[in-house]
Amino acid sequence: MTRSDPRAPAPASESALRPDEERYPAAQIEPKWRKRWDELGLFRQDVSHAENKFYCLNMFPYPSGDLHVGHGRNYILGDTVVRQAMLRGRRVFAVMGWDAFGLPAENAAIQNKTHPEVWTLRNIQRMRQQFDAWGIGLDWSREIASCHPGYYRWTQWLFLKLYERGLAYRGKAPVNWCPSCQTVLANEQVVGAGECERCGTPVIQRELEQWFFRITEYAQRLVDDLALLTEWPEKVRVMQHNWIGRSEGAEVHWRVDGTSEELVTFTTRLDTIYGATFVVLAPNHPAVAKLTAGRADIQEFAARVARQQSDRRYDQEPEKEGIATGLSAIHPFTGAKVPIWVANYVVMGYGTGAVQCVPAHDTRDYEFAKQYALPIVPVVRATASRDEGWEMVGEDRVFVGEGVVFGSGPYDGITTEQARERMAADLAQRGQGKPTVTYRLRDWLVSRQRYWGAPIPMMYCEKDGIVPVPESDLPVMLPKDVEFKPTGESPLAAKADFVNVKCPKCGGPARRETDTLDTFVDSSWYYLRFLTPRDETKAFDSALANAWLPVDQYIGGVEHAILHLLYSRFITKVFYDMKLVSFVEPFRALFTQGMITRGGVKMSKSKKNTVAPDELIARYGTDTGRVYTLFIGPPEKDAEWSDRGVEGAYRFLNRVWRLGRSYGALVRETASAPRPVIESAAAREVRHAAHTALARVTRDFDDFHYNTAVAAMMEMVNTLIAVSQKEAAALEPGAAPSDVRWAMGEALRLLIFMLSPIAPHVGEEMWSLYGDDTQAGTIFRAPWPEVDGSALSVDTETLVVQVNGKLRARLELPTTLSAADVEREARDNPRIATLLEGRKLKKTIHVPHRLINLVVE
RNA sequence: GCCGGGAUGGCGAAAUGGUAGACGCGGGGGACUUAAAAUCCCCUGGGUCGCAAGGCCCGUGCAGGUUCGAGUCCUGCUCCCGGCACCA
Repeated sequence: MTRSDPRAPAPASESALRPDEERYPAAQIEPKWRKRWDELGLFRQDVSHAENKFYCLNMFPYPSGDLHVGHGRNYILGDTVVRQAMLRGRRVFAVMGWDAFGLPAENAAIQNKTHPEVWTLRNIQRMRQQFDAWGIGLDWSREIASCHPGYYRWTQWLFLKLYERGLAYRGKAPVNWCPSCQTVLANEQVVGAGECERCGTPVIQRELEQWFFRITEYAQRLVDDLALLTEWPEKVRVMQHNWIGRSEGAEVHWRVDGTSEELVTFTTRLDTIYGATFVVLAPNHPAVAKLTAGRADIQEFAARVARQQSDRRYDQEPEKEGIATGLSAIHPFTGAKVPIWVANYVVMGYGTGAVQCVPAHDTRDYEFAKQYALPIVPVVRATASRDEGWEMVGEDRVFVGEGVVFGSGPYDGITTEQARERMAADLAQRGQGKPTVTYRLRDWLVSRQRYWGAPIPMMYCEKDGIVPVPESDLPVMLPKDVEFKPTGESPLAAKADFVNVKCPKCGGPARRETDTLDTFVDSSWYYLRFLTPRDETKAFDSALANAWLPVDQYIGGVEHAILHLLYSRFITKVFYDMKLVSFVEPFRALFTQGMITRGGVKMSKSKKNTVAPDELIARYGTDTGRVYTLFIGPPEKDAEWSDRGVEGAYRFLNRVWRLGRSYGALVRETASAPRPVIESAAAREVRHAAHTALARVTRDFDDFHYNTAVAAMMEMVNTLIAVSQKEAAALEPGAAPSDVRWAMGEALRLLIFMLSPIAPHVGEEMWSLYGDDTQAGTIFRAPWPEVDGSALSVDTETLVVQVNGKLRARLELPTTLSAADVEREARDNPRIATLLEGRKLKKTIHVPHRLINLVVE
């Protein structure tokens, strides 16, 4: 007999084969069930009822074309979560959309001379098929694409709303510019050592006028509300916290000696100000130009260093360099004159760009002071009880910790913490400073000089200046016939009929904004759109949103830990302030899954290390791929792809399949018969295996531990197969009813349930063939089975007997024995008895079902 | 440098403070077969004693500690991964 080919339809003679020669015929059954789910509308959700709702969302993908198994892992995980929730009676909402604007489409368009839209829509179609091939259950009637005018109209609306609220503004600022993508980037899109997130090209700085969203206004709330996100990974919360970078400190005003100018410094260590021996300005601080107008050497130095700062690769810190301005600042407490310097180690982008320098208590200032022979004045000493906070600068120790202040006039003797408070209060009283909070977070730069994005709905009128497009005129349609070569200016700028418009205010000539929106604006609100995806009257429905959101489970890659998640949180808070939603956070629980690697690196098209799902599915079936990707390891961790591992998953499914072929009929037999008295050891073993597995799987599903859930099922299947071989006669068709038959039927029924979220096609097929109530036409409408606690217990237990924690003996005892009996048995054991002889027993520790430990002197 | 997360067999990994290595991969042996494939069974951390049944010792990155008992808790390190970084 040749091996059966799972791709070929099974010949009629197949059933005549010995069960152990059969394989799970994936190609024959899997498409059938996908069609069935579609017919039943299994994943269609009527959103008018939201009780017991479960909104599960995978981050919507960029339609880049082919999906590989690495992508598959994300969606398989999400689908398993959804199906398991469905089995447990939740009203699931599972949807999919496309983050369809963006650079790759444009780059592909330039390369292949295809319009970005054509390229994008073709990819979407292809990916939709792939989702289907993986058996991902989705309500496709709610599909959205951010490049569709029906969607981006509302992205533009969002922009107008932010503009109305003063949260969108046009400003000139040094911005990150990618010379390869020919566009500006948000701070969040600059990664690694100052490289473009997309293409890896080193980013340079340019001074440009651009649109920004005032996310900094929400910095405090974005920090505070992290505390609400208890079901987010700690890692992501910390990353967001660091990114926002809140630091508490004080603003200090310094008069510049001999001028009417004032400098404002920011410090977190106001307590050390009596040790401030100089002040440093960032090279591009506005005061530098103003105060040193006549000094070409300083101007040149500042210009050179500013350029270095902006072009710098972040991999190493440059040597400290500075130049004295010859000017002095008046110390706000002592009235002393301290020199003002310009140096390369202070940046304009944080705080005020001006810093008080206390070389005795700051390593950077210390290094600089040493180099330029500036005075070092200590004003804080460590306390006797706590001598920590020393750091090394070369050979020298610098005290940067907390302690007690001295040499600080009226503040001598108080702690650094007290000093910070009192000094700030005193400064505020004199109008020379105040306590402030500074954030690392910058405003969100949303302009992009590229074609394939949502046009920014703004105009520039000669008379009225910046004028928003009236809401009723939305969408500002993206013209289709455009040259989209990157020139550093939006391709839209070259289209006269797009650019030249009438001012809605005065009717005079106006120019349209030609930049498009960052695609992260598109994705900052999409989770709200799925509820009313075709609504032409509003972006989303508040009542429905309040009923269905926040998203109960959000799933995606950790690479979005900052960008997308921060922006979405921000936009949700804006909607909250607009009273459009009643919640402040969009995603209640977040799960960040790991990547699949091959050869140790992330699977990606560019690295040519992908595994195509089509081939895998053709050879082993979708469910094999699903079982494998969930069994590969904990889903939050990266995992290395292994073709051998796939074989293992396939073997497991085949074992399940053959069990069904051999004993599936017992499921119905069991269902129609009351549970007999379970007497035989074999029946007890089967029930114990089945209910233990059910208990573990139920628990593991709740914690995303799909790898151990599969392991639990494998163990159960191993037991069933072992018992089936020992009890072959009793299990044969037509044999007399018995407790083993009943137990096997029950076990298989439970197995079908446990397996279904992970291998839904196998589950459905087995349920339809053997299930005890297949009326609804799908197992996913049947209720999840209950664990029978009595089946979990065993008759005897192997107790480990220890003396003083050392393993000494094993005892096989009935579980019905009382603790006292167990202890007597342990002490009566010959080996233990000899150990106890002549020693005094101090106490006995009895851990039920595990061990007994006798503690002796 | 700061913050977070890790480190367990040949490999991916399991272990509410209670028999470390479940489950899977790989490896070895056996059954079935003319043979192979498939399937099924047994063994598989290291060392050591024993003809054998079966023992014993060591073992979760390193050094300590708490505990009757530590992969798990505590203290101090080492290394790896991720994030941020002259952030004042």
